[in-house]
Amino acid sequence: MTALPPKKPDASNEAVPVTPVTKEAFGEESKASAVDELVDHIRTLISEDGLKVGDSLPTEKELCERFHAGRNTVREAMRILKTYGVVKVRPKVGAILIDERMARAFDLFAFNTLEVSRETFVDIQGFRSLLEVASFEQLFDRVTPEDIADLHQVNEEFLNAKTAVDASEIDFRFHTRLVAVMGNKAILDVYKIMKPVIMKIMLKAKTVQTFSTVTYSEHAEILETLERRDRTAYQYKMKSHLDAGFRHFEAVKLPT
Amino acid sequence: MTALPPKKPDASNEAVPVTPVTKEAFGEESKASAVDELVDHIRTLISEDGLKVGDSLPTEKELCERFHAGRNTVREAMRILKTYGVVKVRPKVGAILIDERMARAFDLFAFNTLEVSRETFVDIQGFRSLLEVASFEQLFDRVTPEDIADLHQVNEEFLNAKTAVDASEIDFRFHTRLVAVMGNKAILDVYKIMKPVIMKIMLKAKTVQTFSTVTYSEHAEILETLERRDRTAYQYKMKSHLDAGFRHFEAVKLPT
DNA sequence: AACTTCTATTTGTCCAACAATTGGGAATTT
DNA sequence: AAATTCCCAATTGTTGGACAAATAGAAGTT
Repeated sequence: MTALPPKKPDASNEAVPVTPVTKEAFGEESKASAVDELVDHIRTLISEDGLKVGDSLPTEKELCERFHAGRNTVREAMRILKTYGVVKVRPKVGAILIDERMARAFDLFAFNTLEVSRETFVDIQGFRSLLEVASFEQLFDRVTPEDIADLHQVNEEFLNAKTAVDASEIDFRFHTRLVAVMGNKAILDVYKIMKPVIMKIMLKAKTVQTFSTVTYSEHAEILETLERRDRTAYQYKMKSHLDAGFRHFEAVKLPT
Repeated sequence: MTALPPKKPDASNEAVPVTPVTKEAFGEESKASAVDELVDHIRTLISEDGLKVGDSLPTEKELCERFHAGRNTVREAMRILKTYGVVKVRPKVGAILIDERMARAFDLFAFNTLEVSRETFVDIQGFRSLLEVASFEQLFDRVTPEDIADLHQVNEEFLNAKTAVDASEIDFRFHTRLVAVMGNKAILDVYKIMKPVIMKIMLKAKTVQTFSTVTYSEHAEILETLERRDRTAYQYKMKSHLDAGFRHFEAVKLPT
């Protein structure tokens, strides 16, 4: 039992995962490594035992025995979960469940080592166009005077912005508040996840002066179309607003 | 050189990282583990060498020697980078830089396999409406005969579906293929992440007979509007298609 | 030149050992 | 008895070594 031969990658004896979600979610490749399988096993374990935030996972040794895996394999699987922000490991006490996934999503793009690729940029702007332009029907259906007042208030904050980072933060808050008008939490969550990339796009394209002049007035014009209930004008203004950032990005960067 | 004592966690001899970002990003504790330090080292390496997407990293052995770390430590560090979607490792060829951070960011949500609440259902269907109905402009701009042929082929698979699970799988594939027409990887990633919830919605509302009759013909009608380039009809048909599931859901379930 | 086979390199997994950390119990003190 | 201190054992962190699996590139064959 203790000294199994290194073969037998089929751990089909115990706790077969109900759905190998990792495989599909991580890529279209078919072969799952032992580590990925183990991640699925642990997820199944969490799910089946109904473990919640604050509960503890089995120790490394127990996981080794339960799933017939080497300790390094277990460690690499736990490292994935740690990177996901799902568990927190402390020596001696073991691994306890946490939920810091949102923070980790932001960490991903604190990885300034890598420039945001051009494909990602185009995709994100296209996504934003869908969420902020093509959604005009739902937007105009639900927008209230309070929403518009809030948006004006956020926009006014541009005048107090001192750095470009401050300004881009306000810029993002403006657009987030706009998306929030739709009252769709799923959409809002996705938008929040994209924050780091959107912020990068905003920062790259603009200086603080640009923010307090061009961006400020463009936002004001967009709000005006909302107040006038002019859907056509809204689409035009918002599309131009987003495309402006796009043109600037394209002109400035990407020697590739 | 080869047999260093396990001590000396200060690898201050070579390639000191410019900024230990990992420490801040990973938690407020001060002590950085060897793995975290190694991640910083590799990031510094990427940054200083100006490596871009497509370039390769040194092999594990080289990283071991360069940073005086054990191979398992190197592997755990690489596992973090893999989980971040920053590198892709293939046996023999080594690690090459990629940028799939956006997909990984969305992956974080894949851990939610909870019960579908009514709010979630409404939000997801609203999201789908945005992605599949309001997107008609981009959709009609980009759709090709190959896309339509593919969609027909997927839809025909309904006739071979034996179980409701099979059918809902095909149903999801149809809509995924449709969303893929837009050619936006970020949108496609989000749609894939929503798969578990969407599948639940589909399964809850329909039986296998419903799939092979109503759903099949509705899909066919939608494809027809795409072929005719009739945008108005497309919007109407697709909206009805999605709303149909909504009405059924509302009538059948949710004792909450 | 194209194809097949072989080889060497690299990653994937496992094992064993030791260091570092720390929770909890034992011993001591008050 | 209660509080404190000290020690031990369990657990994670790191390292090194071994072998399996995969594969890019070289060598050989047709």
